[in-house]
Amino acid sequence: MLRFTLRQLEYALAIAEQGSLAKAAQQLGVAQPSLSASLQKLEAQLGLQLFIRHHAQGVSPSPQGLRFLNEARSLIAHGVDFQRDSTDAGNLVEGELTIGSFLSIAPAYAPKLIASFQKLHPKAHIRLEEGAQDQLFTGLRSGKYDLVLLYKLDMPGDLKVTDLATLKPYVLLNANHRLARKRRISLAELAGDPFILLDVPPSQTYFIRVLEQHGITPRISFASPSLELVRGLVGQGLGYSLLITRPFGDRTYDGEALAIRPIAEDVEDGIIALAMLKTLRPTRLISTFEEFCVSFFRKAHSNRN
Amino acid sequence: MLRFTLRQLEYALAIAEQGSLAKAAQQLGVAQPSLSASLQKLEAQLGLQLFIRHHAQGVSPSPQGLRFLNEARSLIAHGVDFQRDSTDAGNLVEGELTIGSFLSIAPAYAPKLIASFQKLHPKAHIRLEEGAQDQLFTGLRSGKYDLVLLYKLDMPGDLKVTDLATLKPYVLLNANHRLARKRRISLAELAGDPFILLDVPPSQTYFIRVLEQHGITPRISFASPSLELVRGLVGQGLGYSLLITRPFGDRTYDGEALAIRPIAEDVEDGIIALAMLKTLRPTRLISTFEEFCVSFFRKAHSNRN
DNA sequence: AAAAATAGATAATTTCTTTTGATTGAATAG
DNA sequence: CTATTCAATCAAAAGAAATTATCTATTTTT
Repeated sequence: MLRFTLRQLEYALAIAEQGSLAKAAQQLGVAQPSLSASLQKLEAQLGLQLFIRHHAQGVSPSPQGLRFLNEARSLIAHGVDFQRDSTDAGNLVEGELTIGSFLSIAPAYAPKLIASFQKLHPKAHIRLEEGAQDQLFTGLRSGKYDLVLLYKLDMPGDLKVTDLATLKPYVLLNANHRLARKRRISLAELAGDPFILLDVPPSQTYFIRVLEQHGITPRISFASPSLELVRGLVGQGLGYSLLITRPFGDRTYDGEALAIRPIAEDVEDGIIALAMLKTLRPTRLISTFEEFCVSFFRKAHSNRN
Repeated sequence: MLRFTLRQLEYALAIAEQGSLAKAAQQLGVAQPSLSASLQKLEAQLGLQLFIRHHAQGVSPSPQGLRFLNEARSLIAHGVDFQRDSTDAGNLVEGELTIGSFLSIAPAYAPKLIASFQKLHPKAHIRLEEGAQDQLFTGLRSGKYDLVLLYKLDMPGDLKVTDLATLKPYVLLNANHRLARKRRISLAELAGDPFILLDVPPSQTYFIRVLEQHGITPRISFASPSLELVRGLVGQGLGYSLLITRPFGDRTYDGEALAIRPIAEDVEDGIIALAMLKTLRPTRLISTFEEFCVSFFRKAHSNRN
């Protein structure tokens, strides 16, 4: 436990600067006895006499005091820097921001989002991490992430959620599928087909729920957490899939052609959202990024869909 | 004026370390509500939420808090270093010590004195400055010197004086002077001779007082503040002198032979002393040096005299 | 599902520190 | 020798920090 306070040091430095308790008191806007008491206490705590008192002529630092004051000055300077950084941290759009992103959202949106934010706020540095939904939740709660970007599904109550975009799920077919030539595809017509599930929570349950809401119990032929694997399986004609994320292009990794078609029925939307802890007061940087995301997705959305 | 206290930072760091207010309170030996209050106040003052509260599961730093705590740790470390240095400064025989020495004493004693002290206390660094008596006094009062080494003459009342050595003044004659062959010389016999005065305060008045105490009003033919010049003038047979300082050897700079003889009469001693401000509490280093001087001169004195 | 345990927040009280205004005392300057 | 300067001291008041006891929201256990 430290035996002196920053205030004591500030007072001692003011006294040294002014060469007088009375003048230092004026400068600091306190009464002179405060300084007298503070100085005496500091000297007692250190066991070191810092100033020589000249009756009716102020004070001057002792040789020991001079050495002490030089170091004290450096400590106070450190404190001032620290304070500036700390208060800036809450009020400026600067510093680090760590966001967690749902796996399949990250590659589709994060690069452009981060790049354009950094262009606007060059002093902000954004770190990105990908994760499954529950990893994002625990990351938020443990202080790993400031914000997370995810699908608004099964959201716990301790998070504040901001909707960013509404996406319609689509049907993914092999280009040679019997329905591939239709502009829009009814889920009912697919009912008997084998279903290839993107098996990542919470998407997993979402896709099944969409089907069930239209009276379909899917015959799941494959389930994989990898989007590209799902596309590959569909490409090989092993079944159809439902997806939300839309990678650019209509070819699989192994070159098979895919058909991406809207769903004829009215289905539950997938919502991309930004979430943060309700209990965590956002810094200026956090709020700014949040607002930026909203407008970013508004623009992006009007171009697509 | 800084908006946080070192204590607040120490508390925050303990909370971070323990991940719990309750445990941190135990570690610090204070009650838990103290930490709760201190932390809330700190967060309010910074406008920054440092910790995320998990009900019934302690707290964890927010991303902003983590950054803050890292910097806080460095500030506290700086403070700890500073405290160690400062308290050591009063209690260890280490650090700087600035001493002022009367001009003619410095070359005769200071080198050996300082060298042997530094051998004993290698971490102590001693700075030496020479000066006339009144410069030494003002130097002490202004905090320039910790200690001064001088002749105990006309000492002001605000100094604490420690006697180091008692020196008898001696008569300095040209080797061809009519009295040069005597072992000891009576001031009465020199009464008519021209007197060459070492004109440095306070020696100046001391030598004249010694003569006047034996009923002699000296005929001052020359007065110089330079010891070597006085020796040179005596060497040229231009008069006799009284001195206390004894440079090694009996030749002047220009090679003339000198006779150094004790005074037959009983005269007022010259006293070499160490002085410091009565009002300045000595550090360990100062006291140690003071004691060292006493024993140093006791030894040196028993060899000479 | 209910009870016990955990951990932070709050409230009221007490203790400790700091600040203040007024005064005193020492020392210098005119 | 008087007036002034300036730090120290004192008593009183204000402010800050700590304490005990209690409360509330969660978790964990049963």
